[in-house]
Amino acid sequence: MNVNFNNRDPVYLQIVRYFKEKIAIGELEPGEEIPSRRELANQMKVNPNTAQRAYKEMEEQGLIYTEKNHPSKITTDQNILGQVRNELLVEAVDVFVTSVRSINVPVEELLDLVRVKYTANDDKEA
Amino acid sequence: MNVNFNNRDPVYLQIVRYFKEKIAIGELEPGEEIPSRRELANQMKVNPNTAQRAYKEMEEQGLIYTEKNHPSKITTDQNILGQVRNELLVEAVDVFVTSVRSINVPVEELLDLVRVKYTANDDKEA
DNA sequence: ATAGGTGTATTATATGATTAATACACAATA
DNA sequence: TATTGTGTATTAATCATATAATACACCTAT
Repeated sequence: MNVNFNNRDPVYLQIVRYFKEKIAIGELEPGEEIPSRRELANQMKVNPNTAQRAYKEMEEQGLIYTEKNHPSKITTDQNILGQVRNELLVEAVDVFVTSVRSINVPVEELLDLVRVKYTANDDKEA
Repeated sequence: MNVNFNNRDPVYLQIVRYFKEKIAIGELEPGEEIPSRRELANQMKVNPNTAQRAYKEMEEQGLIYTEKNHPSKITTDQNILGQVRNELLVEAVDVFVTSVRSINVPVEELLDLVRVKYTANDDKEA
């Protein structure tokens, strides 16, 4: 469980993001139990309250659910789970396009840049 | 001079960004005078110190230069000016690819999403 | 029953970044 | 010369975030 926190975004949101990524790629399955607040705080070297805040956020978004005295679990709602990947994607594309539109770049140049950068490290994973 | 500030990023950096965009698309030319700190602060409804900090940042990056008792001017260094567009582009692509890589998206799906989103509002500008 | 593990809630403190409030030196000009 | 407009510097205040310190209710298993 290695997360690279940046200093800009709130840690608790980065934790939420971390779980969303795991969900998006199917590494976390419906109903699967996740670490308790205190345990996660230990693993991530973070204050328990920060972990709690992250989980609270996830609970409000319907990503996890909690039964009395048990660590939270990933939701079984396929509807929500299915949307996570798309949400992350759309959001990223949105931010990107917005930030780049003000520069008036030809589409093809833009797509080339993305393709090159994105496929640059394919040898590592292949 | 309408800038839409977001709440996440420091205002002074958003101002720097604003000028970089203008430079990137050639709307600000070499040697061109830009508003004084106080004037900019007025226009953007921002504290003069925030304007000052933005200008200081730009000065350190070599984007502008300042002569005694005169408003700063855009650098005439074509080298620096030429890099601005590329810097903005590369940075945006970098952030995008990084944020999206953890989701394992096929390249073509990704490029399609970008293309669609990017060309969506072409009718507005055409 | 008691010790330890859950989640949850409240309050206080620390910290760092950002913004704000002032003040200063200088030059031009009315 | 006195006012106004430059850039610059220093210090204070603000704000969001993160952390910390506790406390509580609940359950399980020793």
